[in-house]
Amino acid sequence: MLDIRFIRENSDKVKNACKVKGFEDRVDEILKLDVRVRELKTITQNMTAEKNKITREIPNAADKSPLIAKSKQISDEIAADMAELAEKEALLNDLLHRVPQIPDVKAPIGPDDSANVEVRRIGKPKEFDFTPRAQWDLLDMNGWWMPEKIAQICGTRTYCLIGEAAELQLAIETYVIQKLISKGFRFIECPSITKPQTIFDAGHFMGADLSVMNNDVFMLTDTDRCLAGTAEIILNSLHSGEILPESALPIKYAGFSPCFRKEAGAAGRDTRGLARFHQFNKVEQYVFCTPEQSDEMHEHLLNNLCEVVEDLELPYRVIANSTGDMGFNKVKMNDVEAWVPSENAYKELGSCSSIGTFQARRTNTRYRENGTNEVKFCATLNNTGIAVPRALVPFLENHQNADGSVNIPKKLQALMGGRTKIGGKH
RNA sequence: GGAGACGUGGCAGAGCGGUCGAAUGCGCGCGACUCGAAAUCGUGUAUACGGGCAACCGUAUCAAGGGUUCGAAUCCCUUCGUCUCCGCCA
Repeated sequence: MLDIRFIRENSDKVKNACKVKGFEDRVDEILKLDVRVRELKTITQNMTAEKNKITREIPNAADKSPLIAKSKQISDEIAADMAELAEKEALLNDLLHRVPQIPDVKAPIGPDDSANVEVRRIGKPKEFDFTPRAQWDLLDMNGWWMPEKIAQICGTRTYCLIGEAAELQLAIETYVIQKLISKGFRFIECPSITKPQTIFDAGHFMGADLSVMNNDVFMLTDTDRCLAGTAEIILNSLHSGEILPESALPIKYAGFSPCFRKEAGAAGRDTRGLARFHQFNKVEQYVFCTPEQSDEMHEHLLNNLCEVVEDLELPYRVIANSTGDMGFNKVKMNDVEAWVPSENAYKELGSCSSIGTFQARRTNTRYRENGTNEVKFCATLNNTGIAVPRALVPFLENHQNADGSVNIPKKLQALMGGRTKIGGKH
């Protein structure tokens, strides 16, 4: 959420953010409510002050009863104002949770992903001297999965990897985790079961009513818990309510967890192969820093993902996502997409996002500034480290040989027991 | 799942209906002493919101929410969390 004072003083900027991000503009409503809420606060606080004064006189008063009566009278007088205040504050709070984050001035403006801009392209799509197979054919011919069987056992949008492919998935995860550790990230394995409020605090959903998440989040029946869609959600709340010393920033986490998504809005999409499941593993980069450090951290996180993709020897490109595509809570966002030969297209591998102080306001995560001792909200950022099995799609296809075997990039070979390729007829 | 104990400031720990935003100790900041440091002494040390140009004033917060009361850290209820024992179990 944004600071109400910021909204008061920059209503034009906020209105514009609603417009370019495609969210309903309720700023005027907010400003009107804000005025009334402050009026009511002033009135009720002054009355309460008077009441408190009388109350303090009671113990030493010779005749207590008139003071008690007066105190009761004041309570009755402010009751209506207090009720209105509570109601208006709840309303204001809900509306404030519907105001989107202000996008970066440099973000491409547009209604959806059609307005995204390619920032850079690294590597060239590989030329094959045979017709490259699609990921699912490679998985089939190597016996690396059993899609029909698993769908029967566990339902659609679940998967299993078998044999060398399963080893490969684990190796990639380990590789990325080790890489991030070497770059100063603290490795943390996150729970997948969490409370709805925790998910809400990550700021992907609007308003104060948690039920808006029901379409996207797996709720656990007869409990107050749900399944987290990403480690980001847990990491975001890791310092909630704390005031960190500025000297501790930036704090960098490499979170690993299984991720759970309903994918209700993606019915019929990506049903074949390894692209989209209800459950997948992800290594997540997450940073708490000062707002001043945020842009530098954004580049850092983005470069880490690019490095991973380069280590995996995949052709890729970096996208600047448009205002309409970046979502509710983001300042800026860069997708990293890898080349998928069978689709003749670049497909998303991960997403680097600057959130500004938006999440930190929801979790009340702050820091004390050096020198001034001022307490300020932290900025947060997140980026994918690697998401498997999705990353295996370009991996398998780009590294395939004519016999169906798959080459292992140099940097990964040690974690694959020194093998240079897997599968095929060998 | 059963039984019990408990949640107070950065930490430790008093308080158990008014004088408590909260003793005391530790930590930390500043100052004095010192060539410097340690020790010692003095002094300061939460956050949010509202009002004010400001100094400052007010309101709220002792896990969270609700209740009793003129008045709640203190009494009652609910929820969340922590610890101990038993049971069960990767």
